[in-house]
Amino acid sequence: MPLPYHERTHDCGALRASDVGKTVLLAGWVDNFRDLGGMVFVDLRDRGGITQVRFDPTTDPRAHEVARALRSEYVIVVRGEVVHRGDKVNPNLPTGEIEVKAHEIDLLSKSKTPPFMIADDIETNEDLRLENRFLDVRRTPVRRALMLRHRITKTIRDYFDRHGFLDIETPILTKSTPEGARDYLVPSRLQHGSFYALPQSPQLFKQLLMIGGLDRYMQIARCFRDEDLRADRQPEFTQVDVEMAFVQPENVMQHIEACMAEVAEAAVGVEVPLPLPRISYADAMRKYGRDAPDLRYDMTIKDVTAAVAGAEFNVFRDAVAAGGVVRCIVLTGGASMTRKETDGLTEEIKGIGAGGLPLVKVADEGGKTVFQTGIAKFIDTDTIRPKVLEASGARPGDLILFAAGTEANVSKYLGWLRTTLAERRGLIPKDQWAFCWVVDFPLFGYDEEARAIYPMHHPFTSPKDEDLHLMRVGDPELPPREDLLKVRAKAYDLVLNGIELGGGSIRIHRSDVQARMFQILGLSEEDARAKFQFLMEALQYGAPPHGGIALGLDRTVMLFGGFSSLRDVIAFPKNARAVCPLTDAPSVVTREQLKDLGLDRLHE
RNA sequence: GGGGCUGUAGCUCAAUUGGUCAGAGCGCCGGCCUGUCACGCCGGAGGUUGCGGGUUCGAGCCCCGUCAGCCUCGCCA
Repeated sequence: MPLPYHERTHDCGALRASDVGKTVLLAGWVDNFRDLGGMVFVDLRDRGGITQVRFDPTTDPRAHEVARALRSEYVIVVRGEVVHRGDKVNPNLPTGEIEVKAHEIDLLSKSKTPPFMIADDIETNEDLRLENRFLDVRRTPVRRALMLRHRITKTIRDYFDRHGFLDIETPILTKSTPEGARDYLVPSRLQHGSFYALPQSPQLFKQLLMIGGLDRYMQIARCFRDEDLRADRQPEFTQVDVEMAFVQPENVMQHIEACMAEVAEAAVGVEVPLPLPRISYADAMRKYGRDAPDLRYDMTIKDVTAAVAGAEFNVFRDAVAAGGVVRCIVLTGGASMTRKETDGLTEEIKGIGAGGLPLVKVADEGGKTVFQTGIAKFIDTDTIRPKVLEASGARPGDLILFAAGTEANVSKYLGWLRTTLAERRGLIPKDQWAFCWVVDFPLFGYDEEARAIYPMHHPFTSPKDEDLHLMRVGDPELPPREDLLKVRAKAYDLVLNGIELGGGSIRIHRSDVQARMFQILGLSEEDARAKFQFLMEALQYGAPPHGGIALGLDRTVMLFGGFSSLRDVIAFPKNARAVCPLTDAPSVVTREQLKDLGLDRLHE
């Protein structure tokens, strides 16, 4: 009689010494087998873990005979007795105190030899793993990632459910949304020549839900963007999408940080102190050189513009004369860097656009602190040196690295140096979870090349109340550019360990302000209507003040799981060329399919 | 679209300056083995060196092209 595999009593990670004496039914895959000639040991694996099963020819000859023919990844079901291993416990296994003495076994399914070993620590090329993802997910790290992802999404859903948010689905076949990425298009069979777009985000729909009076919305939403990929970018990805009515930024931030604290607790068992620190965009750029600061370590950027005033160093002098700044970071103990190392850094920073890398080493010379090498001959004077030391906080043994020029460039270079040096010199503490909010973003940016004002976030972002006057709503004249660049937005980004988890804003709910916004962006009323017609219309029927946020779920799981690629936390990811190695999508379709859609194959 | 790295057995890799270099470990197959848990021991099979072309007496190695994978800039919140 076949064993009733549908009546499993435990999973393969469940049994402990307290279960000794029980008769159990386990099913799973052969992880490993050791045939000692007489005794056969099988490590049986399922989602729960691994249990050793023993086959003894003297007591169960028939089961033993079947067991001898087992191979890796065969699927079996066994019935037997839980016995204690005595002095043979395996401390490496949670179930290592016991084993199952099998009395009966059924072979349910054979397996070809897998193309790679199903082991935790294999170093196989990722392509092969993705082609055989159904085997890859049998490995503990992959399974652990997917289980963590489930735990996190479940925590998020529970949080929002508890706080009155409605989980509402929005269309996948839709119209292009305002984000700037390329759309994935889906041709219409019923209207040849027309296309749906897959949503880059549910942005407009969630705003409509607020205007519709649903008050609180959330969705774990799939989003699509047809751009080139990176380790942290996939063509389809998942956002935790949230929107609330009658709120200011603080309301949204408080919910999100409370939710993320629960996620951190559930994912890594860490208690995140609330409220999270808030840093203005301007401060983040000035102190950390990035709009997504990594607060796990210090090494902040210091301003030395005043301290180096009067230095006979043209790079500094020209920068200040042009209205720029001189700033630096201090690398503690960096004076031990060799000339080769600092030259290498110089080359690298030139690669991101810097003209060079001015630096000095700080040394102690007979009780006196002095600057050496680099640009020491320009700034190692009794007037400048003390001021630089004071402003930078540098001490003997340190290395001071400078950048001079426009604020934006100086931030870029020093921000790069800060993160690069911290990474390479191991200054980043492990197992820390440094969240922060970056707030007070500029509403507009200016694209030097296109000579155009563009929205930093998206065109529905509300200005801060105290900056609204700068937009001169109602005035036929457009405000000057420098005024516009001063306008701060009701926008906020959530950052974890220097990586942006997501961002959001309070939206414009006044149709006159929204119209002004489009005007400033150079979008004609017709363009705006063509693109966002339904939202423009809706805004005229009593739109409540509303706002929300979108968080990258994949990135969140990646960070909490300690992974370095989004592919590690997605069940069936695409590769760097947006191909699914498992299904081989995208693929060619038949002529008939094209004909139905009114499409012709393009010839290059 | 640009740049970089990689491609040798099922997997991970090695092969000095171009010269018996087609190799190792794991896996796989067969045999032996009653306390293994990375079991052990003995034996065996397995290769279009990504693909195409070129240089050369001779190419895994050099050159050109091409394909694929990864990283990255552009692009993209």
